[in-house]
Amino acid sequence: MAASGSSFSNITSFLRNQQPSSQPLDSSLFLSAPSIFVSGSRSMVSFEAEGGKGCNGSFFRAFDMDDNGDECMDEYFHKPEKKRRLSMNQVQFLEKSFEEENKLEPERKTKLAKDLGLRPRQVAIWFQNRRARWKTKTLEKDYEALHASFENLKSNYDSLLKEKDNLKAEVASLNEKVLARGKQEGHMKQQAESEEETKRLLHLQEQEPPQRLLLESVSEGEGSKVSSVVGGCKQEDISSARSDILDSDSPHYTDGVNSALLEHGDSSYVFEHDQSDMSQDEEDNLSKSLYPSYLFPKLEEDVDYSDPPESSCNFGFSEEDHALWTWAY
DNA sequence: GCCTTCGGAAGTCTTACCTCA
DNA sequence: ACTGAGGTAAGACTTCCGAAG
Repeated sequence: MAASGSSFSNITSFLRNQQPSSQPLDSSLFLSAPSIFVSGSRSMVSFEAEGGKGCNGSFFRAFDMDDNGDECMDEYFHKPEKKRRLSMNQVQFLEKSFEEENKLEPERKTKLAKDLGLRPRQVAIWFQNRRARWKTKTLEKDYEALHASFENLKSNYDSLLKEKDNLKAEVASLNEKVLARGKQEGHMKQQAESEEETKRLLHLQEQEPPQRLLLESVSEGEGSKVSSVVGGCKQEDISSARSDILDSDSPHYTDGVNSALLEHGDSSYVFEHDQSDMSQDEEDNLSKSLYPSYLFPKLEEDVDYSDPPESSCNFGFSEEDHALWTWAY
């Protein structure tokens, strides 16, 4: 670009040098120049060639000199087109007009051209360029505004992220406390029930046979209670356990009791609450896990809780983190 | 529907002007 | 002080496209 301009300047300089400096160049030479050398610079050729003519060698400079501007105007309207920078006054006038309306109607164009001593084509081009540059600036401003808005949102997001981390740590701490308390209570209850059951069995052993049978028949009608005592044992296991109990000589005598108690002890690990109030989903989740559902405020469908880690209070946070990161990005 | 004219948008070229080494 | 290189602003042009007659 610059190279072509330089070479073109060299060419025009060459052309100038071919003529005596005191004599004006042949205008036909200038008119033919663009088609020969460079397209799209016709007016510049004229300007370069006639640089020494007009008012002080520059036509538009005449507009800056208000005193003799009229003389130059007359000369201007009878001369071939020239390219010069517009004067400050012309630009100010055009700017004012542009602020009023950035589109140019034909009548307005003609009037502006007449008022400013420009060709209508010049006015049209000035408005075209002005619109293009206004659009560029507007885009830059819009970008800056959006960028500032983005930075603001990013800052807010970062602070929310910190707040989330703090809340997460708080939840984890509270869950640990709840779990420890639950274990403690479950252990105490297990001990109490174990002692009570032992006392009852000892009492059964001490009864006379008729009384034992009577007690047995009574226990028969309270199968649910018995099953509640033996916890998760199957019906046949219960009967066999009963026979073990009745048969004090059986080597499984104490084992049966202990296993039943152990089963019960394990189930008592689940904190007591009315399971009938649970929804089907909660029951399903509970069937997968012996851990209390309230430790997991919301159970994810695709998460396997069947084997919770020792520190189950933190269970699911990795998933939550993943979801949050997905949300964040 | 096709053609012509006109104006705007986008991209480009070219020069004027300024700064700096 | 002069000069050339490099960057930027601005005027002008080209091409393309859509609207209107």
